Amino acid sequence: MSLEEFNKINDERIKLGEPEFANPRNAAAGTLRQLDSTIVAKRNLNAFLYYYVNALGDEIQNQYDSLQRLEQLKFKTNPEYRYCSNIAAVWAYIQEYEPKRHQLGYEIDGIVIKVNNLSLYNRIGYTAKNPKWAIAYKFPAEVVVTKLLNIFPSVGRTGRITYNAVLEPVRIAGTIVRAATLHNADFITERDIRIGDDVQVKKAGDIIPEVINYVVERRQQKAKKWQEATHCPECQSLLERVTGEVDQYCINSVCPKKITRGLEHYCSRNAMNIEGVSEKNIERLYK
DNA sequence: GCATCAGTATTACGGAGAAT
DNA sequence: ATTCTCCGTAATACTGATGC
Repeated sequence: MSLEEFNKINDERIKLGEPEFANPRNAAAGTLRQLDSTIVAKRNLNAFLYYYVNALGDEIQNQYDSLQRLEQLKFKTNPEYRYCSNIAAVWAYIQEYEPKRHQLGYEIDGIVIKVNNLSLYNRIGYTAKNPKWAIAYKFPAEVVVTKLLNIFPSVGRTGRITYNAVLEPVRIAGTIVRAATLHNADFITERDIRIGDDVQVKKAGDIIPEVINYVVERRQQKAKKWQEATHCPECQSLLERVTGEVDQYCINSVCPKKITRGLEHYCSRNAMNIEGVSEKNIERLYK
């Protein structure tokens, strides 16, 4: 969704008294979830094509030529692509491109670098999630300072304890962030993060809010050292931590939170509603 | 035998539309 | 008006495989 389109839609939504969209990314994601295609059509979504599936079958040997072929076929491609003969050229391109980022008319978070020679793709291969012949360079994320209001532990279905940060709400990269993960007790104590601190926060990959560290110059004298939880926040049973391991666990097998989290997991894994879980399976999960 | 890589599980977030 | 659910995506921990 271009910034022009995004602003146009929001102007209209203001006129109609509707809440504004927060950012183009989520507005586009929401548009794709619309069941009414006439609304989707009005939103003017757009796309560049980057990958020509049948390139080798069409006797195209490399990525650069496949983009040119897509253009011949009248598909929209990104006019900014460039061939780089080595990594130094790639780096120079990134340096040159970054200042132009805000003149593009649409938001980007980085640049994709691809191997040009298509016949190498199979040899280079894939991990479970990603091709190994392409990688994204991500621009540094926006860092914002806000106040850490509280730290509280939560317990998941396995009993693992995760610590969460409650933050003074702050706008980062187009969303209001109120909370962020602090992972585990070691993460917090290693950085000596304390409640009441001003902390640096960013969104990893422009999505996941993350506390980076506290701001040393703004530490208050009265700020007390943070203490890790000793008992489960749900059932108050004593937490266990295996020597040499990082995570604390609630080992109470009938901890209510563990059971409900377990049910949630079971349901989402099997794409069912809570109501659809049979009594037998609930018993099994309970055990 | 150690270091690194890869894969999986878990947990996490906010915004969006849909459902209640 | 509120709650539910989906979506995309990252960090961390741990385990097993692979490479040197």
